[in-house]
Amino acid sequence: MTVIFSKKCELGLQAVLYLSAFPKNTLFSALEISEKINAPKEFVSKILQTLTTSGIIGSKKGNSGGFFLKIDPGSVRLIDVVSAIDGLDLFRNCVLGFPGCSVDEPCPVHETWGKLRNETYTMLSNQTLAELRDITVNKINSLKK
Amino acid sequence: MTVIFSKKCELGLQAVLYLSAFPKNTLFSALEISEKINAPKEFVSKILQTLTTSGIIGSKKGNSGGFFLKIDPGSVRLIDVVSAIDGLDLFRNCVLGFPGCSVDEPCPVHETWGKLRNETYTMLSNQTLAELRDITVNKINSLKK
DNA sequence: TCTTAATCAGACAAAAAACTCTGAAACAAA
DNA sequence: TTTGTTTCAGAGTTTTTTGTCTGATTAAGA
Repeated sequence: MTVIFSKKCELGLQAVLYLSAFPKNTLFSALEISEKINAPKEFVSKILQTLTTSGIIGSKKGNSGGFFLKIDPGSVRLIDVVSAIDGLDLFRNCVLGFPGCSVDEPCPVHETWGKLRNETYTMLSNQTLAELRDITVNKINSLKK
Repeated sequence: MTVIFSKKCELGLQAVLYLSAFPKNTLFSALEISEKINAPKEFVSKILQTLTTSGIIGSKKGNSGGFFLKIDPGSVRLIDVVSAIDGLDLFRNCVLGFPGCSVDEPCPVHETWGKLRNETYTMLSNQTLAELRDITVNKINSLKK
């Protein structure tokens, strides 16, 4: 089995999207977020720390502390989160794992996958959290149970 | 770091492509194949066994035995190898890991990724090993060192 | 000031994926 | 019939990823 993004990255994306559904600087504890995206609190906590280090979200310690979206939702793209957690190797390496895959020595899917890969990158780069907000809010609300 | 296919799947694809570069029923030992695709012999051996079980390649025991492409190259597609090793969950599950991702409750990239995912599936399904043969032979030869 | 609730750092544990080893069975060729 | 080379099954090991625990630090509110 395989996926595009690691578990960490999926949860990081979900967490950031969750934060983007609320007014800027609204604080949420790791516990609240973890319950909402249905993942272990400690694990989510670690991921949020990583994203704090990379500057996408901010944190506040102490009683009634938590995490918040630090950068304006109009300036954050999904690719920024992916880049912070998984890196961008996915968009560089040969999808079949061949070494030296290039225009001169292409793998059997070099051209077709290259095109799709670029479109995937574009998909994650073109829209900001602000632009995705409506659909995000809708999805977040559907997670309530 | 993430990739589309697991290491097993990448090597399985490479091995099958390697076999498809030669006339049907040509035998290669696991050692020969592993050296060509630059991977551990024992690991490649295991992967080839999996593909043998799924019927894509055949095997012959004993002295001067080895593995060979069992199905006609005109009837094998890359998706068949992917399906045999990694399965097809990649083409079913939400790329952001959200539960219940659907038209009614779409994730923020449901539509765009859905389209790209279908195109990726098509890419792996449309062409057979036979149709990819020229570019495969070229790539295989470039691996010689 | 004390209690409580939060982040955070680092070590730790468990599970999954990647990779190795051993020994048995098959079989070609000497 | 013996020797050498191979697949193959299953167990074992290593590494990576996922997930947990502990304790220190921070800070709001009673």
